[in-house]
Amino acid sequence: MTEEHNIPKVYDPATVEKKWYEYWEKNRFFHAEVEEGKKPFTIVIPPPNITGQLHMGHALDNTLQDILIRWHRMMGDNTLWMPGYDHAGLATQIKVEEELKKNENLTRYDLGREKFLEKVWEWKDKYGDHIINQLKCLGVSCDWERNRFTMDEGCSKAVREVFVSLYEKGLIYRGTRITNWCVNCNTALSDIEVEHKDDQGHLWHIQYPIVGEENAFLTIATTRPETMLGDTAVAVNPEDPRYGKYVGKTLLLPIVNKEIPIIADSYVDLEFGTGAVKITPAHDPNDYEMGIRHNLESVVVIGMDGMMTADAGKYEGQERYECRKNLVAELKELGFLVKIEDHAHAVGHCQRCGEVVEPLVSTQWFVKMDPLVKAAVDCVEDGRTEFVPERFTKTYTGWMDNMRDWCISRQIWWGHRIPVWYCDACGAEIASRTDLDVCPKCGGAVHQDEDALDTWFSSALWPFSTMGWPEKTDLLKQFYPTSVLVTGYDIIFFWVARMLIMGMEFMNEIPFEKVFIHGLVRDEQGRKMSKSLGNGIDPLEVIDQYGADTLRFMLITGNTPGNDMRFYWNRVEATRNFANKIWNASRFALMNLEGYDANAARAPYTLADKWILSRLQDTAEDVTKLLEKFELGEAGRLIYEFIWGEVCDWYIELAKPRLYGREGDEARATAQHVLVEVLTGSMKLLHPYMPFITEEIYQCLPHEGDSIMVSSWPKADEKLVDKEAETGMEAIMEAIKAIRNMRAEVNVNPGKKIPATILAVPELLEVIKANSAYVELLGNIEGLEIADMNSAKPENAMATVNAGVEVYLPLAGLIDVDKENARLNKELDTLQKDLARVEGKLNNQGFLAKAPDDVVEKEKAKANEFITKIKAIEERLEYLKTI
RNA sequence: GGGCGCUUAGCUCAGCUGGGAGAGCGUCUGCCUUACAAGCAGAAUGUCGGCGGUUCGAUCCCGUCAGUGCCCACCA
Repeated sequence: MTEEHNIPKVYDPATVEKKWYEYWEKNRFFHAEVEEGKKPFTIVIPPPNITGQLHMGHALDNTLQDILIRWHRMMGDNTLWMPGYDHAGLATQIKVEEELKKNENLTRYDLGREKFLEKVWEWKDKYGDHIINQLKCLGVSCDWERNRFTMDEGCSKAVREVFVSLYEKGLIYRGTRITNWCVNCNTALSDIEVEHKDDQGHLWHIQYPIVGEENAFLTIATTRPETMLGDTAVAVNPEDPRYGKYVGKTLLLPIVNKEIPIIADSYVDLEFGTGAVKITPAHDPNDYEMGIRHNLESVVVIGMDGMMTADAGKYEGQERYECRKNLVAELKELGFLVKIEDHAHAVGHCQRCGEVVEPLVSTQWFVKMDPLVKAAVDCVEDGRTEFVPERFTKTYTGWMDNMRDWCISRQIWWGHRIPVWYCDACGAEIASRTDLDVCPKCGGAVHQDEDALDTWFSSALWPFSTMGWPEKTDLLKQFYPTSVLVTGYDIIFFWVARMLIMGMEFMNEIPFEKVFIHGLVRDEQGRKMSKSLGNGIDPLEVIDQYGADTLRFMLITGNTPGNDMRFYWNRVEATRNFANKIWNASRFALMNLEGYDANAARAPYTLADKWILSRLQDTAEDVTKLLEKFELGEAGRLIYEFIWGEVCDWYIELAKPRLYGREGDEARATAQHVLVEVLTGSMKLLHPYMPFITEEIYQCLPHEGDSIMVSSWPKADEKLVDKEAETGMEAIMEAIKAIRNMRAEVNVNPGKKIPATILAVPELLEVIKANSAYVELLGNIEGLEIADMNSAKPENAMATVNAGVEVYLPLAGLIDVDKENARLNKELDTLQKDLARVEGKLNNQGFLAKAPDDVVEKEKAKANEFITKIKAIEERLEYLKTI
């Protein structure tokens, strides 16, 4: 007995996974070099944050990429998966600030810019690789030798080039306007960094006295009463019959006691509120616009820190919501408050910290989007870049259609500093590709802009900055545009759109051919996994307990592209069982491959051999087609069903007698050969999904080459496709199932051998006769009679009628007549219904005239089948009466 | 206010060019059969959300309604 017999019954992923990952890395299987003329396949990783901890979203995203990458590598493409991580400006800065506060009780301002940045780089060195090590546990085959960082020298150079270039084209400009401001993070935000949540708020109705009229008021309605301190007008719609007469008059702003004009503007909705709107140009985007249109004064009453300013009068120094409360109380006391209505409305919150965003006026840098959008939309609309699933195209184009300029400056330190210098002497503003010491115009002293760029600015360049742009590198030449971008629908706007924009602008070429969008991984109750809820499941925990293969396969199967999925532990277990099943099948193979010689003389293929080899070809073809369509889940299901439902449940069982040597050496050699072929093919198909266990098994089986991951992808071999064998085998399997079914029905001891009779139509008679051993083996039959369908039917027997095959078990003493009657009647009932439906079709002239011939033929065949079965069952029922 | 999903077996979900409803888990029955009890063999369970339409034929296409979820949006 050899050592194979000691292979554990339960698969232990831990040791296996570590071993093979090291092996792969050592052999540089992940690495891609430029090879002219070779077909490229490229993916750039969505760079995880250096603040990161691997979560389920990463696990899903990277598994999807790895499946595509491994599949293409096996197909022989020059496959590059470009990895890297993202500096994640604001997110990382916040983390480091928190740490600083905790450890040293200091703020970044205490430290100063330079010292603080040193701290962040320390953080990056310490934690940057953390997430990458976690990704490695997942088994991803990234080209780690090319690992990039958004703030490394090359990427920074690209950022600088893009900024200055856009500046020179007039597409980046500096402007003072109202933007989203987080009073907590103390920085401006872009529109998409503001999350709108429905808040249950109020509509306060406040009356403003009309100047020069006794007891005359205009009542306005507002959701933000505290901003009234900065009101500089009240607007009504010019068409509003209620208020037309007031336009041009003035109101006395309560509490502030300042006169403000009543103006007319068609923006005002007659239906909403009272139809009169207070205008606060400094604190509301619409009011800001209106302020410009009507040349209104802008009074800032809320500061950048969220506290009321000196212009808020006696409310100075109060926090904005504190002020609201106090102000409303005062208005009420003074009799200006008319009423308070409940009012649900969307309120913007900072994506990062959750604080309510304050629209405030400040000077920021913007990218002018209009001129950039067209190319990025065109390439998607004309199909050069395709979204998968297709429906996300609309999400993308819809968003691009009405986009406002992108605010790219952040009042943070960690990130790419804005490459603009201001001359202290002549006031020049210079965007420069190189750092400046003196003003190129006047030689005066310069100082650099204090702000840093939005993190997404550098991410937008990722597909080409990682390949060496702005240099014209060989890498770019071979691997750009990339083949697929894999990411969640939640960052289509943040990232995908901007990469398309920058790619089209700077490469004059799409950044990727496909955008493969996936959904979110939710918890068992369908909730988003989040830190605050504490419902997140750590992928590493799953890997530790069940192995990466299991996690990967579980995440990919049982869901549809683009849809959210739920994480279920029982699905993890089910998948673990699959891995274990594979493990045991290969254990079985190894035990029975003892003495296997690939060159030994072999007996001809048996029916089971031909069938399983044919099914392997079918499966390879189907799986490949599904992968081409990004139907990874369906492809995975097919592989699962083939391995478990066909190889394990049937082929291995049928091959046992030969493998055990009961039919001679040549027969054994053939069974061994087929088993190796089928297992090897199965492992290859499964490898992209479950890289570790498939490698382990591949290495144990007779094989060529150094690794399954660089072996060739199975391609359907026409010579092995054998539909006749499939048909014959199916009939036999049906017969066996019928026998098992009847045995179970009457509780025949599974271990007991019983006789049986099979009657078959001429087309199937030979194949069944030739393979009666299969029926005897798997039906546990002794004394099997096989005869033509027209032969006398056995008496005293249970019967099952299949298409072309009738199976009889002479179980006279065991049959419970009542139960058997019920069973047959039930079957008869469904058959009669089936027949009625089919006959309905066949009697329908429309059907006969319009349905395709093959469909009509199929229906006719069905009808015959049903009729035959019904007849047989009716005979049985007649017969039962005689017992 | 727009846009996009989802509604299929007790639960979670597949079902992709319209032609006899599936899986996993759970439940029930029988098996420690020499690869696997994390297993084997078998069973039960569905007006495929409602209503219309197109079609010879609809879980699938169209319309509509109802639930439900998400995204976008400057009506205070």
